Amino acid sequence: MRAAPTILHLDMDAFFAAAEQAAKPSLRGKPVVVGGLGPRGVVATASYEARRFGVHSAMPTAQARRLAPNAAYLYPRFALYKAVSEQVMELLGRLSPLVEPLSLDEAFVDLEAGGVAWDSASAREAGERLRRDILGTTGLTGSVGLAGSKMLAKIASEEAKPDGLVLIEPGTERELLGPKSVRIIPGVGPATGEHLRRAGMTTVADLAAAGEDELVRLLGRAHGSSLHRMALGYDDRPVVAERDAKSVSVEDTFDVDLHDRLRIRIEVERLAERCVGRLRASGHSGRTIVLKVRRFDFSTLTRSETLRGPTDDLGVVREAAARLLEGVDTTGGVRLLGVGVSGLADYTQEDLFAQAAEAAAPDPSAPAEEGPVAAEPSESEPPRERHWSPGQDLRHAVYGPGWVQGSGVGRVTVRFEEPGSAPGRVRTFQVDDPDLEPADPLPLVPRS
DNA sequence: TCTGGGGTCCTAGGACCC
DNA sequence: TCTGGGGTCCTAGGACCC
Repeated sequence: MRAAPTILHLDMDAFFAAAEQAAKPSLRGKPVVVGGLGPRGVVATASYEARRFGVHSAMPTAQARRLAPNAAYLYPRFALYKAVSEQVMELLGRLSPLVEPLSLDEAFVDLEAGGVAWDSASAREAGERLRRDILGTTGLTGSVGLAGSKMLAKIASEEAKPDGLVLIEPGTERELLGPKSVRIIPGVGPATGEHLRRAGMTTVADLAAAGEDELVRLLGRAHGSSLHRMALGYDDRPVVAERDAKSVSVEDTFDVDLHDRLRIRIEVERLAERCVGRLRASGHSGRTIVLKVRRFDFSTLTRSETLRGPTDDLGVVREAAARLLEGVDTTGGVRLLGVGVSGLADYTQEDLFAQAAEAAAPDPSAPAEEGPVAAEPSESEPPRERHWSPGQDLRHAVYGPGWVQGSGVGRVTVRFEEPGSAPGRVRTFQVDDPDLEPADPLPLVPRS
């Protein structure tokens, strides 16, 4: 807990939805929901206009559609969000070498380490300047929290939302936090909140009064003692710039439960391929292979296997995942499958252990070549109709850049507009119109 | 129309070793 | 033969975050 509020937490406002509104002038001021649009999709981000209808993150999209039937429903475009995120992180990097990203839209910055702030006035000045720079560079708003610790800075940015700045003066934290709900403390979720409520603790002051032993007895060693410290406003965690990845994983929820064992095996193979692709792209190899299965009733299980050494070999990962699947009962149906690799090595090595493991595995290549792949029906499907998803960028040979507003029955509806333009008009085409081409996202703010 | 996808950290029990 | 702790690794599950 430092004496000056020089830890900054930045949180972009309704990030995905705001980026879509910036990219699509006709959506500004309108309810926008970004997330999964399939039968089992959930909301990733709702714009503030959509939140007024009760829509929020993690809500099933079907429920959101009931609450806000007239909102725009868009698939996430991670390439766009990543590009904007890089612009924002670059601005943070100008403030300090100590920047700790938590996600695409959130980060801690140690202003003192950057020499840009040393007291409340200079910290507030740096925070306000940052907000102006972010708006100027990306066209989006972000909220800033400033405090003497990470936890308080995060709480402050939450209080600042949307489009604001809150500074917690060191010394005032206990009176500020005391009356608030335990749920404002990061790390206290629904389960812990309920646990504490049943023990008669609902406010932060209750936690502080409870004493460490009581909280440890209730919640376990690590959680209990860290919660006690947090409740007293005690948080010495440093801002850490580089953190090594610990695992890589991919998973799919299927629109309809899978029952066919063969199909399930094929999907696990595909997931293993995607997982290894990501693993290799990140320059890692790993020792532990994890298979995740969510059944029809939402019960979830994982099975894992640790190799003698790290691998980034597709065959090794695929075979391990297949072996793990053999031990799982899938009767009744499967709604989600996932494959992950953990125990990452910080470098990729030509590794003899994994090759030995592969050689030792029973008939390593056979299952991949046989039945499953050959019998996979999608390989023999007729060429598929071109697919346009809501929100997707495209370009028309005559009308220029636009985005997919909707599609169905062989047609696609396109709105022709771009970040700098006035709201555009809508035209409808055949989905296979040769004048239409998928396009990359345009920058939200024109480069000068 | 019930409940995504990508992560992190913690706990607890058993195996195994000293 | 009986009875020990402590440490590490592995596996499985759960809470939480964005």
